[in-house]
Amino acid sequence: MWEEESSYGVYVLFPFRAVAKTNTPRVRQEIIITIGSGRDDKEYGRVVSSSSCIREAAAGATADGMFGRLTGLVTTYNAEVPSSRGVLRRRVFEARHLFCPSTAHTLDRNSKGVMKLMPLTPGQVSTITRPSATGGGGFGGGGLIGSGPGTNGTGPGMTNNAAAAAFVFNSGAAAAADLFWRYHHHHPHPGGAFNFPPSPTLLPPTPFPSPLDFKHHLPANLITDPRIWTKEDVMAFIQWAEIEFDLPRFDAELFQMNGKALCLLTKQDLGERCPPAGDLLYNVLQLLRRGGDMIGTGSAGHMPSSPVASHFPFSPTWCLPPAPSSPAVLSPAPSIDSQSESPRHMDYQQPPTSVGHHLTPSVSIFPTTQPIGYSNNGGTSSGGSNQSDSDPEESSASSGTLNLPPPPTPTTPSSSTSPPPYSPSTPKQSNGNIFFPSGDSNSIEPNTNGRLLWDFLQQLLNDTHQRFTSFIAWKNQEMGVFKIVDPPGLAKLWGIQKNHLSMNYDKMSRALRYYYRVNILRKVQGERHCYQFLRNPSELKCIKNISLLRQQMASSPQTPTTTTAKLESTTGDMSDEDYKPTDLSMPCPPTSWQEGPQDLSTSATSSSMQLQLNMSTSMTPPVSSEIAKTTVKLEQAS
DNA sequence: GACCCGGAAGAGGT
DNA sequence: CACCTCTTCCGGGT
Repeated sequence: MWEEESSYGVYVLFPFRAVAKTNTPRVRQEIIITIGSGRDDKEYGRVVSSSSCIREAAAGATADGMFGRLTGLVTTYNAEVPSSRGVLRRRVFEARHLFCPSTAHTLDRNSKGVMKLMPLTPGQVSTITRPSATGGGGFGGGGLIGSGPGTNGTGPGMTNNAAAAAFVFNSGAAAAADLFWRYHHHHPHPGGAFNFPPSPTLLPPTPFPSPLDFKHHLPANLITDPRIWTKEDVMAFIQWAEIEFDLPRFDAELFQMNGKALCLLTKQDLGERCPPAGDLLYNVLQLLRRGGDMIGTGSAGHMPSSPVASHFPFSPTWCLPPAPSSPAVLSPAPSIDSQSESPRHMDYQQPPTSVGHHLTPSVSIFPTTQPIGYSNNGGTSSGGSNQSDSDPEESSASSGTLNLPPPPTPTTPSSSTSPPPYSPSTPKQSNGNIFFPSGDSNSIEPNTNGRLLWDFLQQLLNDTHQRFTSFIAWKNQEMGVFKIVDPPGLAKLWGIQKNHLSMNYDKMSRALRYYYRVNILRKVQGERHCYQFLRNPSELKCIKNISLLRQQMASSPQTPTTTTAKLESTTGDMSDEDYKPTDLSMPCPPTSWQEGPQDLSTSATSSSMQLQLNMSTSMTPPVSSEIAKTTVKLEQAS
């Protein structure tokens, strides 16, 4: 006898608690995710879900990026599950997300060092989740799904030394029911065990399985680093993935590319090529790539200087799993290496598109400047200004989720279809009017790589391809006046950058306000979300630290004298006095803003981003719904 | 209610 | 351990 019962089986990789508050079973459910030992639990996410699809829940979920991270990858299927009441047919929601370390970092931070994420290996996933793979027989003994409302305990087939953990709860629970841990030890790839510690609550500080372990899963003849795969390797990988993860047949034509190109596919791109498994493939690739990085650098903790980081500065984007010990580097990682790491075998067949963007592989965006201001490039900020002026509504429509920059054609609301996450909004500039230094990593300027907020903002603002104008844009570049077009979105990005996923505009703006007193920044009076840099990046980079500035400010609090240019009408009621920064002698000689950026748009390095953009823009099948859009955003945020 | 401000405490990295 | 740069929280103002 079949019994329809809705339940959620969410495989999570860290020990959090989830409480299901059922208002009306099957209709509405509030899931509260907390992390902690029980006493000091911190709420981490909250979702209101219908039983139809947890993706909807994700769409309506909390602004907490953490939960977006979790839910964004949840998939659903029906499963037959043996239970005390017989075989139940249940709707199972499962998260098959390989969490990236940045998540772990954050969790760890917020849970006082107790919690850590552990990536779930594809092997584990396939073992746990795909009932169809075992002929619909359920979950290897049926232990994964709770056998009734409020059920706790470990089912058959579970041991506590397992590689993966699952939370399960029943939506039929009338009262709040704690989710419970279960451990799954069966693993089809003994060689690939990640040696998870016995207790999920006593994880060592660095429990992340080495991505290198992944190689044990791969076909023997497949190189571990996907970036150097040939087309044949990619095919082999795809075929392996089909079997390994019990995925539907891929359309091989969609994977006619080499490994580098494959790695450039965003999660969404992969999802379009293989709807049910894009996330999975993406995560596997990320993991493998990380493995490659570790090999290459000998350390996973230096993303900024790693070839990958510099090669994919913004691309496959923010969700590039950062190294465990370092925050994600969203910003271009200035490195000349990245240029030398031009595609080695770009037999990838995307025709060049009209987009024609080439990633300037990570130049320091900082111009060498005169102390006098912000370059000559009034025109380049038009995109951002227009955007900011025209459609603030849209830009902050999904506050709380990551609002990705618009697709190449801003007028196309097809952000829902395939928002190439960080594709350029418009193919302009690259004519030398954005002040870029020579991209020389030998610059004497310290490389802050976006670790500092002002640096981060500068990098977004000065992005060669203006991919971030939907977040932040110059209003008057000459004067250093910019507008935060999408405050929540920008805050989200900053949060990702710093591994503070609960970052919001309020907090970020507090950080900005700290810049006031050291004359790095000031508020443009009367204009919302408008600020002005009072020092050019070169100056800032020459400042060893801000406290130095503070000292200087304290000792010489004279009025600003540096900037004299007048602000244009864009800044409304600002008076001249309003944007005169303090002149503080800088430890390094000012150089000219005007010397202009090196136009790297024609660089032979052409770059990964080029590929990514091409692929993104060339593969834009319609996406089913707004939900997908939101999910994509959430996933991207992750 | 959103934005803005700045104090205070503290986290996390260097 | 000191220091720096935020992060987090907050009360208050516009």
